[in-house]
Amino acid sequence: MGALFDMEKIVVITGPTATGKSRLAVMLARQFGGEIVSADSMQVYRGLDIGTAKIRPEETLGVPHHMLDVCDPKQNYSAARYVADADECVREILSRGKLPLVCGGTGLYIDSLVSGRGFEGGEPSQALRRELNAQYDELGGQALLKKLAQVDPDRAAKLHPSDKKRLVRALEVYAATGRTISEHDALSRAVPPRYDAATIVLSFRDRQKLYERIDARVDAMFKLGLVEEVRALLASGVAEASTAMQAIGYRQLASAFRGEMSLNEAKEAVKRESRRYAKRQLTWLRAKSDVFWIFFDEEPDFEFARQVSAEFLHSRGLK
RNA sequence: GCCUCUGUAGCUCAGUUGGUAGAGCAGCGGACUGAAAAUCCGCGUGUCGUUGGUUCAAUUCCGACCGGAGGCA
Repeated sequence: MGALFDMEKIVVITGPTATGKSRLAVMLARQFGGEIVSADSMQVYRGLDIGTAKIRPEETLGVPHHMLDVCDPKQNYSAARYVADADECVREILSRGKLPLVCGGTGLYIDSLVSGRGFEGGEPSQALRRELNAQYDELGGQALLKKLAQVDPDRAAKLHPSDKKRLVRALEVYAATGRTISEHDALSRAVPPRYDAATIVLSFRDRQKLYERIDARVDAMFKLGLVEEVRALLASGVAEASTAMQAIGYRQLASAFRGEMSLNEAKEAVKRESRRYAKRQLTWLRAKSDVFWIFFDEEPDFEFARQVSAEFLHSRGLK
């Protein structure tokens, strides 16, 4: 029966940065009568526009976009909030008989939304997290890993002592809920996915071409005023340690403002970090099965992409 | 033109008193369940400029040639 049959269909458009996801999404939304739900961990912040390559109003061609500018950059957004907020958007779009197209490059957000993954344990306590981070700095990763091994040997075996974030998170979940993160993971994995997602991945046949595009786009961002955008955010009181300021482009410029490098060095660093980011996205996506890859050769051929995407979506029962 | 220095990984360079070589950066592969544009793990990818010679053996020594830098009138 049918969970599969009852599951509502959505479209996911993803791929490494600078491949033209946003534009393809708009084209498909127009063709299929859809609306776009962004899946980007940095485009949720207001004021991060140039550096996140956020779509400009005139580029939306009237297609409604959701999950952009939903958070003040002084606050820290999270995957859990994304699932809650984005799912509401998806349901609302479906309820109006329209097709939700989830578009973005944040793999964790997409997977969590599609799977309907719950992040147990309530809102994480900042105090607890600070305490665990302090413990890590004081006692070292080995010591914390041993501590974790006592309650959750499975998780401990998978973590490297240097992986501070995951180590702290695993201990935090246990401390906050009394249950191990392994148990939470197993439970969430047992839940069937919430949506039937037809997933399109945009990429380039030749990685060098992608890198050239990334480099060119970073140059363009600087010409469009990225330096001023970052300066304005900092001037408005956004902390350098905030999540928004960890975004590629923003972090490097903040470092340059501190005098740690020249603006030109920062620009080169932004290019390099963007390339590495794209590479990590590809690693993430390559591990996925049941996704439809579209490879560009030289320049993105959007008409070609639209056409093969439409065929793919038809084959998945969308019209 | 002559003299000196120099040519080793994609880049900058180290090194082998003759036994086919190693750092940093770049790059490549991977992981990822409430920070994810974050965080973490792993991996040298090489006609040692070319060509002769000496030698059991040459990236290393010698010669010539080619390229680069500097000096000399």
